[in-house]
Amino acid sequence: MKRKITIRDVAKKAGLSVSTVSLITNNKPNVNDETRRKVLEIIKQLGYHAQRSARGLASQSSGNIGFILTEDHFSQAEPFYTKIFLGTEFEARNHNFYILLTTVGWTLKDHNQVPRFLLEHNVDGVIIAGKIGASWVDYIHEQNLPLILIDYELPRHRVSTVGMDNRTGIKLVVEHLRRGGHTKIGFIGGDVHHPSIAERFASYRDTLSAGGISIVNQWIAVGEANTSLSDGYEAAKKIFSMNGERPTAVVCANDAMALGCMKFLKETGVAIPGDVAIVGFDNIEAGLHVEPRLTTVNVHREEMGGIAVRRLVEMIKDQSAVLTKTLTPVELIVRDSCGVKEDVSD
Amino acid sequence: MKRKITIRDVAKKAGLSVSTVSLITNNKPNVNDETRRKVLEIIKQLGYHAQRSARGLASQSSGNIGFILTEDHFSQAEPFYTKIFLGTEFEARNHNFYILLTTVGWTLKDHNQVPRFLLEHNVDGVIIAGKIGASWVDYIHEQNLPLILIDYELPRHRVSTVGMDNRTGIKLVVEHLRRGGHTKIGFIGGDVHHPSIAERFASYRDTLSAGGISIVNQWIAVGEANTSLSDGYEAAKKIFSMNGERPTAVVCANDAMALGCMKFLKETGVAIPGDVAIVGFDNIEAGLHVEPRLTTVNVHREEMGGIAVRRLVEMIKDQSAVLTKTLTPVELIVRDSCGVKEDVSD
DNA sequence: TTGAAAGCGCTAACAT
DNA sequence: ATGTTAGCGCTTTCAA
Repeated sequence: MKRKITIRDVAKKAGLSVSTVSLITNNKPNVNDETRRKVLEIIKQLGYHAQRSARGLASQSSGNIGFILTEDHFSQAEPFYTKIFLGTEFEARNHNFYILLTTVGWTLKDHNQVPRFLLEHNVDGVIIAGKIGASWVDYIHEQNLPLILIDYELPRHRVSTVGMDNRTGIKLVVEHLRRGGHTKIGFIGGDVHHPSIAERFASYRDTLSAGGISIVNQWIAVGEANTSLSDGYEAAKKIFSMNGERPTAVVCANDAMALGCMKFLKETGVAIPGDVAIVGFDNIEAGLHVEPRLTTVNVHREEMGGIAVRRLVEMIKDQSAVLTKTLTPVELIVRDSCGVKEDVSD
Repeated sequence: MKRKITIRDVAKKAGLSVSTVSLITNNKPNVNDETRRKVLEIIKQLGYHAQRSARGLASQSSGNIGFILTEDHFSQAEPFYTKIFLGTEFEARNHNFYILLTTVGWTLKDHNQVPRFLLEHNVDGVIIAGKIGASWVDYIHEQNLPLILIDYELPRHRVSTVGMDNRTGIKLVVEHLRRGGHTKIGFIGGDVHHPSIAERFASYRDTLSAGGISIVNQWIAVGEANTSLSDGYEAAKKIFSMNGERPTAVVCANDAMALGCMKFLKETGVAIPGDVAIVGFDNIEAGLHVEPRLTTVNVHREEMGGIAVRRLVEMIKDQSAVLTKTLTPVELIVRDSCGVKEDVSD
């Protein structure tokens, strides 16, 4: 087994000191162009690559980014957060970082639940995706580590976030239904304490108002504990078991609940979209396989992860970087469950 | 910002040398029990944790495991390999390893496609999931790195693998159909060069033969380039566009192709399972949402990842560990697409 | 623009 | 059972 190539091998072969070679491998200035060229050539010849742990020890940096997910997000069947993770992984490569993923409990109770990569100083910054207890954000701030939140924010915390344009998404949905002639539009929201859900709900109300459509409280189901398929099912049951007039369309705050809503309506013999139009949000895979195929709002999950990494790397390289909130765009995907074709003219 | 706690802080406070502390943090023998207890106590008090990069440099080990996926597996909608990855992540924590994930092209062409974690000696072992070019396996062997393959194997290579019990899975499927009265059973295989698919195909033939059911070549579609939904669609078209007798059941080598097959049959007005029973393999999420719900074979993806990590850690700690091939069990999941209820008696 | 040298925090021989 | 010490391979002053 042949010995590993070190910086000293390169220096020796180039007839230079290791410090000059180090300057070059780190793209630092103040090196003669010709020297740089020559050393780069030798590095290539020798197949030299600086060893991560040596570099880490000397520079007190790990070259890693920590990615934290709560356990329930982690084990979800629908790969929403997985896609975000893959986005971070991909972008991290462009910046020569590795992603270390771990899951944690909802809230930081005692200190031996702290991810090992934090204890061992093995990350230079952290990304957290999804709703999580504020104690985690506090802890990471205490460690003086750069932090980005994806698809979540905390009101009283100064922290950079990457989210999606929830308001525009719902606006597109409601306006599309309205163009299709709908004026009786309900809403299934689930956990409105989640900032994204809250925004979607607010946008639903705003867009109805702006369009002169009245908001009927009986057609609104919010406040379920969660935002899963079964929550959507229960919400639909609530709305459609009422006496009196029924909505002709229901906007759901995400696809999972939309699927649950459809399940209930199918079971009770309500035709979709004939009797009731359904629209979701998130564009999950399952929406493509259901009958009728679900109209929804597409979210760029990978891109959200990618942007989070770019922001985080900026913060790592320049600790004075300012707080940012980035919104990724969304777009309406018209399929069959809303009964309104894209080309309806107004 | 308070200084980081180092092993010297612990040693000083304990009135001992750093080497004794090191012995203790590494769970080495030859330390007085009382000393150990005392130092552990101090470590806890101080909140000390050995820094990964320092440890790595001194011991020439990274504490990381590399996870390699081909680009096409990585970007698949269905999170088959993602689930495997999550399984490795989870198990890695139990052994104090981190997982570094990366994707590569199908085959190793030139050396600047080599994952950075290999170049920088930043992993102690490698897991590869799914079909991949043999050049990658060769390269990793050259680096003298422990390696495990998941859901793949290479005939002429000495390498440990973790797979699933494909033969038993198909056997269960075929026997179940037979108990339901089926004797005209087709097969859609796709890329039979993949070892798992090849095993499933072989088991289909073997089980038919063993049950005295004749194998009809017109009902078998194998050799498509891939194993995706559209391959299943094309395969179904091939089988059901023939003149002559048709099968009353089709065994598909995976769920994706089963879904494609169902799509074709639905479009051509064939009732499932009334006219033709369909069974898949893998138990992907989408099989639950299709109408009728897909009967399939469940595969423990997370467990496969977990086992791979355990094997790999054994190899890392004991380079003389023997070659192993581990099969994870599978089970038949009877749903609606096969028209045969679980309790059919024979 | 380059070199010399002092660590970074830990492990592992070797000595005691 | 514990201590001494020499690195691991790199970055980073500081000096030349």
